[in-house]
Amino acid sequence: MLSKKTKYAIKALVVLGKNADQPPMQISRIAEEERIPKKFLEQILLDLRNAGFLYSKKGAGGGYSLNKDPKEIFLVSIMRITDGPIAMVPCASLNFYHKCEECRQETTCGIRDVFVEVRDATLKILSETSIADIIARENTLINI
Amino acid sequence: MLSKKTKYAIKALVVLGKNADQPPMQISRIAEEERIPKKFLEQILLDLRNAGFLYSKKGAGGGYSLNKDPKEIFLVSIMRITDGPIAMVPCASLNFYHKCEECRQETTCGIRDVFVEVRDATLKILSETSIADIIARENTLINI
DNA sequence: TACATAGTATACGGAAGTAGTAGAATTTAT
DNA sequence: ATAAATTCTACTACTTCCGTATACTATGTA
Repeated sequence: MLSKKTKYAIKALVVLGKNADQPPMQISRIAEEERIPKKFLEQILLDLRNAGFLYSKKGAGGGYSLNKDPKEIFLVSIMRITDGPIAMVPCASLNFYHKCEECRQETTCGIRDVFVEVRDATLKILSETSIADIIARENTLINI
Repeated sequence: MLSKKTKYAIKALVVLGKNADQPPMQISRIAEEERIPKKFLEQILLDLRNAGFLYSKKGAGGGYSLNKDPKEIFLVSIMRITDGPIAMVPCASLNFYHKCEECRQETTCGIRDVFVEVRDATLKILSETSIADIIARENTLINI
């Protein structure tokens, strides 16, 4: 399961993506529009900022805006920051690999083999879908 | 992430699948062979039994054996019993659907739309892969 | 300079979930 | 009867998640 943190992070990036041509947007406004607890959102935006996705400006008239083209922000990168691994078992993770303590022979583990496949399928989607894509999807969905 | 419970469940079913032609296998033996804490495994096997996947026999000479053809036990069913939903967001789940409290319009949510796609890709693999397949994969992997 | 605005940073706490343990009850073969 | 095995309920320790609190820092404007 995706954590709320990750879901909120994506929502915030989507809102900021729609706001791309406007001046920086305040945390409170994002929190209100997306119904995200403000103080929780603060932490999340900070993480995204420290990871280089957001630009922030302090003080009066400050706020957050995207630091990258929405086309270049992919779900997989966000999820790795906020949730960690994409794979469902640590031994099948590319970026957060961890050996299963109880496994005798990883190389011949059929379970791992299946979950590597699942990981690849998931990864394909998440690494091809950007914030811009999500915005585009929403526009399409509205017209159905 | 898959819980250890689910991973242990799959491992136990695989062992029992390999043991299919033999008399029932004791919990202690499965626990030893797969290095799973015995009392924890007890609970897991009980769940699988109550879900109809296992046959159990009490008393001397008792133990567990598969109650179905290993070809008919699919990962998706095991995971739904031990871990619950397959989807990464509750609003994209088929069997454990739950509305996101903060969402205004689910039907036009781009995030949900992407994660429905991820769910379908995952589901395709997990609902096509059986215990028999995992055993077959292991045999293939050994010969590489 | 004073002040309000807005992000930065760290720490804390409740709730829920995960992993595993304990112990007694029940069933069955010998 | 007895020993071997599963069944069942409850409990505990640990961790993570979600959200809150509080103090601090930077910036624009009057």
